[in-house]
Amino acid sequence: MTSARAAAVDGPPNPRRAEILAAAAELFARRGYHGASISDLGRAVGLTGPALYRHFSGKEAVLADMLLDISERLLAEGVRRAADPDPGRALDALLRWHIAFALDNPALITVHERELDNVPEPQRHRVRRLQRAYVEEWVAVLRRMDPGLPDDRTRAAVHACFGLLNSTPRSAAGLDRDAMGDLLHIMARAALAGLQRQDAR
Amino acid sequence: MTSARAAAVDGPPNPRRAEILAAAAELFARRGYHGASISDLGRAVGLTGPALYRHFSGKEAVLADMLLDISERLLAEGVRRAADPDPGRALDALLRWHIAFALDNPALITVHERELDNVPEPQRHRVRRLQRAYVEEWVAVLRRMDPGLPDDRTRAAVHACFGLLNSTPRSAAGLDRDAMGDLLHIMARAALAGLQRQDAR
DNA sequence: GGCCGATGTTAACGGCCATTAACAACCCTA
DNA sequence: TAGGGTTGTTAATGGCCGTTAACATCGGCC
Repeated sequence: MTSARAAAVDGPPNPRRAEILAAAAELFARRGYHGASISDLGRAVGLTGPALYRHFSGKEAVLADMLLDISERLLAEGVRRAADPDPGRALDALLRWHIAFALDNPALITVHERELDNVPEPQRHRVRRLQRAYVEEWVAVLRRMDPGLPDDRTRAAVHACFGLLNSTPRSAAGLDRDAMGDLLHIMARAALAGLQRQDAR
Repeated sequence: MTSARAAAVDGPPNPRRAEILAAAAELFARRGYHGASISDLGRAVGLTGPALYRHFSGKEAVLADMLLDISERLLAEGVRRAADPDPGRALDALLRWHIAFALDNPALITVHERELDNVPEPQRHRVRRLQRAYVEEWVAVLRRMDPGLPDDRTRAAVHACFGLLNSTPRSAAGLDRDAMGDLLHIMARAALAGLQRQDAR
């Protein structure tokens, strides 16, 4: 059994795997899953295409691993920030964390947003569940802030908020990281506050 | 010379071309440009793959035509709404139009947002210019509302606002069209107002 | 010091894709 | 009614892609 099976288990942290995943995220974000070949992924880390099969069972496994990792990180950190007993502070913590993640990992955010359909079925379901759970963390915090918010409306608002926060990879304006982070924080808070004000009527 | 050259000129409105473009938008949005084959596009309108070459010079031309058309429509309608002498009403008109377009054409919005890199070079530049001009319409309206807003910050805010408005294709929540439109309008206005309040300090 | 697992390489495969060629039916017009 | 442009079809071509096979290198361990 080759070490490619390590893709399925949690072995010791493999630096080569991490390197490949980082390069693949960049390529998948820029050219799309189908637009980046195995050869491209290999070349990005100084290898030939077939060498990747020593670390992953195939191209789909690279994407699946990537999306599972992101979704798990988002949910774990989301749960942590949402735990603040003051829902206003919880929301701020969620915003701060998500914005920092998006600013620091634009490629991961892009792939996470676009490429779920290319994940093969056993794992796609897991990613979807993780993504949904992350959204529900936000929904729960907003409902603690205003128990009168209807669920479907709140969920739609959270999705819209993510659209705003995740626009970072596409904008890349002349603002530095901190200024951009502040701007996104202010706009997102205002958007969600506007939602509550509207619905409290 | 076959009628495929009609792709380059503005002939009489060709229903077959429009039908192909609509189906292609759906496929490009769902599977990405590289994930949808010429055969897929043909089959979606009841034709075989090679039949498409009677209407477009190639796959890239389909995408280029699509993006040029969207960009031109967005800019033309944007200019129209931005012309209102009252900047507050102009912004509302821009929001209403953009939201209606996004709700009615989620596939077009998605492709417009993601696939510019796959447009071949002569036309990619034109699309980029049109997109930039559309953004500048919004920036100009916001600057009329608050002349103190710095340009780069305003441009970044407009991009973030588009991220919010264009999230529609990904959310598809249990809300009906009008409720979703109202929600997006309220959130976007609040986000942009928050920006101004912050910057007026 | 010889083996062996880990990690590479190049060569070969089958498949799908975009595109072109060759041919057929249809409609309009002379 | 003959002819030609329009719009289809199927067959063929050449290229790239994901994957596998076969072989090389190298470092640690009995």
